[in-house]
Amino acid sequence: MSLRHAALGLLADGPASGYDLLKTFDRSLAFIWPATQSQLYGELNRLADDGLIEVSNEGPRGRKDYSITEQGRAELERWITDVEPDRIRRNEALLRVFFLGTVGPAHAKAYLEREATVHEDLEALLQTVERDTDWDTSDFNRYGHLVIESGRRYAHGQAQWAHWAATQVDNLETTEAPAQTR
Amino acid sequence: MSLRHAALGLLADGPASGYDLLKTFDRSLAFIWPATQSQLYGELNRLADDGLIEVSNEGPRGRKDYSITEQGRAELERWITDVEPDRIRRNEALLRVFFLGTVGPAHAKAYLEREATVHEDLEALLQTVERDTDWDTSDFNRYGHLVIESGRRYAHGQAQWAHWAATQVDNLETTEAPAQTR
DNA sequence: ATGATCATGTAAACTGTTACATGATTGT
DNA sequence: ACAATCATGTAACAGTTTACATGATCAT
Repeated sequence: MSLRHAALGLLADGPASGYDLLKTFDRSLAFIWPATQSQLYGELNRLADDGLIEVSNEGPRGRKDYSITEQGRAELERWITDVEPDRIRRNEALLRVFFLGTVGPAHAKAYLEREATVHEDLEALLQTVERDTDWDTSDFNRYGHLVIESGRRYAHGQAQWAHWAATQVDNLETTEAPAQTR
Repeated sequence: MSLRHAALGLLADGPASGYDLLKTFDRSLAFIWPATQSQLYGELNRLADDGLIEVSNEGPRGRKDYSITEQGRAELERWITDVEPDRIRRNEALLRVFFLGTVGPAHAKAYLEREATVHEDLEALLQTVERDTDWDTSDFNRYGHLVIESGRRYAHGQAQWAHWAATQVDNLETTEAPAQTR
């Protein structure tokens, strides 16, 4: 139920409509917690039903600005300080690495070098974002900057790892056990 | 649909039952692609229906050993070499960092130091696994070793980041804009 | 007037989690 | 005999994605 708290967290920084939040999601939370329009609108209605946010303004085209309530603020704080984060991490790109033995050394190396490139590109992108953003405009942005830095380091580390892993492939394949038992 | 290919990939290394695969999941893929018993048994039946695996042996207690078929091997290779991996990464612990401005500097620092500890513990665990495992027994293990190394580096990097981020909190909070507009 | 953008919603399909259910076999 | 483990399956629920649907308002 993290989307719920993500929306709550964004509204803690100031009132916004679903449409606004969606853009914020795409700009800032997208790499950490993507959300679709469909999902977000549904969650906002549920949050409002539960009294954690409320419609503070209605605008043209059916626009609804939501504000966080006291109850919502309390719930957000509780979530951050008292609830142990879910540590589940799914990574499809790494999952494939387990199975690189089935495609042969050339494909395996190509796969790993591609991973290196992808992460180098990501690092470059995050560096640009880091440089071109004014981080000192809100708590959300100030702390968001820390998250971007985490991502940058991650991308850098993965790229380095992938290059290294590619050099290991020949080792792995020549060390291969004499007869495959299957 | 990665669970499907994860199961296929494990069976590429040799025949196994759902029960066996579940143990392998828990031991090796758990941190990258966790699966529940319920999910796995269902997927195996679907894979068999689609001809990507087949029941190669039936044992006591209704045990069914599955083997990968030629068609299954082809699909696995196609997936690894031709299908661009899904890059979606969800990370609840990092999501919370965006919202640390709402809980005050003391809680924020405590949160980040706890993240550091969690990742140091993870690094230590992976180091132990790395040391105590005989990696040279199958392609799956050899390439799995590369994944463990990736995880170890990740854990190390995240721990370092978290310590650094904790030192930044006071900076962020003192730089705070004069009057919060809300 | 009309195309772009703003703005929200619903339905179906799919994926993943939790809980329940059942029973066979093995080791002590 | 009985506890532990082996072994598979189903059902209900929660979360996510994709596609469809609708219409208002704004700028040119």
